Amino acid sequence: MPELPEVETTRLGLMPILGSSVLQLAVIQPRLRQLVPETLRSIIGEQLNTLSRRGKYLLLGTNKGTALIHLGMSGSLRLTATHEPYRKHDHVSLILSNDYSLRFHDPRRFGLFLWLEDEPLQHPLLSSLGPEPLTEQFTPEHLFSLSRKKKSPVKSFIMDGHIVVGVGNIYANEALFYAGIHPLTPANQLLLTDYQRLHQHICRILSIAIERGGTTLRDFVNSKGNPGYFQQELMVYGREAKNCLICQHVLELVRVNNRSTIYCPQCQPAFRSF
DNA sequence: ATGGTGACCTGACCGC
DNA sequence: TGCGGTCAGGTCACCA
Repeated sequence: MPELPEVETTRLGLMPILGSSVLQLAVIQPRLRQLVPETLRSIIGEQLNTLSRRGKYLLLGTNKGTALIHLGMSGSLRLTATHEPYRKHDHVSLILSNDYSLRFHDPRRFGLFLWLEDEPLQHPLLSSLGPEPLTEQFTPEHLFSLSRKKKSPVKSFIMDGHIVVGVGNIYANEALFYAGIHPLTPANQLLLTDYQRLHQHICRILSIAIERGGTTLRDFVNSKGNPGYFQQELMVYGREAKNCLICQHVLELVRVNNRSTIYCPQCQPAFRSF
């Protein structure tokens, strides 16, 4: 489910929990990619001081440690009234001092809910991540220089969290379309000017998607249970066999790293040999 | 080192 | 109505 804009939307909606304390912890269903109920108990009694984001990870900070949360493909965090019954696939509930509960819900269980006592950014899951796309650490030159030895498709390249974080399947498709780059182009065949366009559109699309509250295709909801609206502006994702909104050519589908990839053969020509 | 594939899960949808 | 197949917003371990 969530790419960077959806995680950021979730984070912004949860800011009201800051300053409250965790009265109780309920681990309803611990089976996730990673969740250790025993260590998580350390959060009980702690005040929630900070809520930050690194890539698609959320970091809920206290004086004693940090809860590291990833929503996987289908996860969501919601603020509910404490007396509200659990829903199927609720995994964790933090009962807060302000009469609300923070519920972690994840049907596919690819998410993660961990307690870290050490510096969270040093954790192996975070320490090798690439730059945040909406910071000055992320530049066209960064993409260009890291791509010189990469023969893999440019779409895989920009979706690799070690290159840049937060660009998932939807926004990779969209950015490549706007940049006029065929998704299968080997990353090392693109020029600096190509990466300048790609960089510009990655930043622009992610920013707009955050403004729209993210993209809801099936089940993304923000912390209040409401959908996002960026899906109304998608140019290629989910539009296989429909007409390109720019040139009317039929959009085509190809699988890149087992992920559906939609592109316009006319706007994103395969002009180099591959 | 790099790149491709399968694995992890459940639910929705489609065709028969 | 039910069954089997396919697909889904992410990431990682494992191979060649």
